Amino acid sequence: MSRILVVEDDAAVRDVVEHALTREGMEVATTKDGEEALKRLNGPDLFDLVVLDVMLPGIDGISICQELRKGDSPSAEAPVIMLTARDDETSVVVGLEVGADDYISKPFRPRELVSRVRAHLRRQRLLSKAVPSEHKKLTFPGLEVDLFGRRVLAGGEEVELTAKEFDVLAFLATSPGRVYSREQIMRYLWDGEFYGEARAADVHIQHLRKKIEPDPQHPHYLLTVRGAGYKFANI
Amino acid sequence: MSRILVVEDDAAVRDVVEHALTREGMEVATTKDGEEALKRLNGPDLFDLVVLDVMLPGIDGISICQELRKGDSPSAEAPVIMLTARDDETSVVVGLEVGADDYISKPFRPRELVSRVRAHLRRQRLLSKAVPSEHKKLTFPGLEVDLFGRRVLAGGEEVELTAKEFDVLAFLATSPGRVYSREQIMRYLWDGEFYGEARAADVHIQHLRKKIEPDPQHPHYLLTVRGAGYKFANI
DNA sequence: CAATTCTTTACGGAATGCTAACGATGCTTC
DNA sequence: GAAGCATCGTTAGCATTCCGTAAAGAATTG
Repeated sequence: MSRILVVEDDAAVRDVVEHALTREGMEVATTKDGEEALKRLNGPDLFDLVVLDVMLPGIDGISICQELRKGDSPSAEAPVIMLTARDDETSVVVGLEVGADDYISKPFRPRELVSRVRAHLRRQRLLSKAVPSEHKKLTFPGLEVDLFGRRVLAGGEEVELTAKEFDVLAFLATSPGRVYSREQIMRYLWDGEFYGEARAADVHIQHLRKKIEPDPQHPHYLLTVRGAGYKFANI
Repeated sequence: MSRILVVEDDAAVRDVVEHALTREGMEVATTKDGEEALKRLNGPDLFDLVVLDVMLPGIDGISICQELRKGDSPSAEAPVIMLTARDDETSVVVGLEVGADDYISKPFRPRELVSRVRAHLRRQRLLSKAVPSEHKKLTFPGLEVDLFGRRVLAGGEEVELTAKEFDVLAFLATSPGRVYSREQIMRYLWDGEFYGEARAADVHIQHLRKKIEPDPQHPHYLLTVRGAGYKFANI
C-alpha cells in the first residue's frame, strides 16, 4: 500500500483529500503544520508521496519541499504535488524549481487529485499490487465499520447497507465529532459533482439510523447539528 | 525445491532452459514479456533465482534487473543470471553494474546454464533442505488457487483459465472479503495503466463464475457488491 | 488467417437514490 | 409560555443507476 503525507492547514480541504485518497486504498497521514510536516518527513517513516499546500502558517510549502529535497530523509525522493491558489503562478514556478513534481490549483475535484497521485505513484512503480493488506476498520462501542470490506457490525450483528449509505457512514465516521454540511456529504457521495438537492443527505441519514442505531429516534452515532449538518458522535 | 523465473522472448531458448532446469528438479516459471516479468516479480511469489534475457521486446533485461533490485519485492535479493548475445560486452558490464550476478552468452550449452544456476543457488544456501520452499497456494473449501503455477482446482477438477481470468481471481482471492472497484481490478490487470471501460471486469467475473462456481447463478466465491465492485467471499 | 482472448456495447429487469411534500420539532421573540 | 418561523424527520413515487448477460468488434497469438 502507498503511504501519502498530506500537509494542509484548511481542515475542509484536508478532509476532502484524505477521504479521496483513503477511498482508493492508500494510507494517508495528515498534518496542518509545516514544522510537524518536516518532523515527520525527517522521521523514520517512508512516505511514497507528499501533497503539500503552498500557503501554510509558519513554514511555507516551498521551503518544506526545499528542505525535503536537500535532506537525506527516507522520503527525500518522494514525488511532491503542490496545492496552490488559482492564479498563483509565481508559486507554481518556484515550486517546480525547488523540486516539486506537479501542482494542482484550488479549487480542484477530488478525482483529479487522485488521478495525479496515481500517475506519480505509477511512475515510481509503487502502486499497490495485490498486497494482502489488512482490513482497515473503525471501531466504536457497539459499532464497527470495515472500510475495505464495506461491512458494518452494529450491536454485534452484521447490517446490510446500500452503497451510498455505507459511503455516508464511512465519511462521517472517519472524522468523529466533525460536522459536515449536507452539501459536503452529497459532494463526497458523488465525487465532487453533485448539483441536486442537498437534503437527499437527510434521507440517507434516516435510513442509516434505522439500520445502525439502537434507538433511531434518539441517535447515538449519527447526530444532527441544527443549522449546520450532521456529525458522527465523538465517542 | 527452488523456484526459477525465466524471462526470454525466443520460444526455442525458453523451452530449452525450462526443460533443462525442470529436469534438475527445479520449479520453473517462464515469461516472454518484460512487463509480465516485472509484474510477477513484484507479485506475492518468491523466486529464488531469475534467468533474464538482455534483449527483450518492450522493457529490456537491464531495466528489469534495475527495477527488481531497487524495489522491495519478495525476490529483490534473488540472484540474476543474464543471457546476452555472444559479443555484447556492453550489456555484460552494464548488467553487472545494475546488480546482475552472472551472465551467459548465447549460444550456451544447457549443462553450463544448469551448473551456474546451481552454483548461485548453493551460494544462497537455498539448495539445502533447511529452506524447503513451497508452492504459494490459496486454499478454500472447494477451491484451490496455485499462484505460482497459475493453476486452479474447483471442486477437485482442474479448470482452464485465461490469463486475465486467472489474474482477476488471484487478485481478489489474495484478500478475501476486501471489496475492489472495477477500476481497481482493471488497473491491476493492466499494471496500472488502464483507461478503458471498467465494465470489462464484469465479463471476466462472469466467465470465472461459469468456470469455478458450482452454481454460477448464485455465486459462492466471487460476490457482487452493488454500487462498489466485487469481492472474494470471506470463507 | 484462423482461433482465441479481451473489450466494448446494448438491453432488460431490479435495486437504489432523489425529489417533493407534509408533519414534527426546535428556536426566537414577544 | 405562546406564536411564528426555520429546520429537520419521514414517507412514497418516480427517475436513475447498476448489474447480468449476450453478442459483436478489436486485439493478440500461433
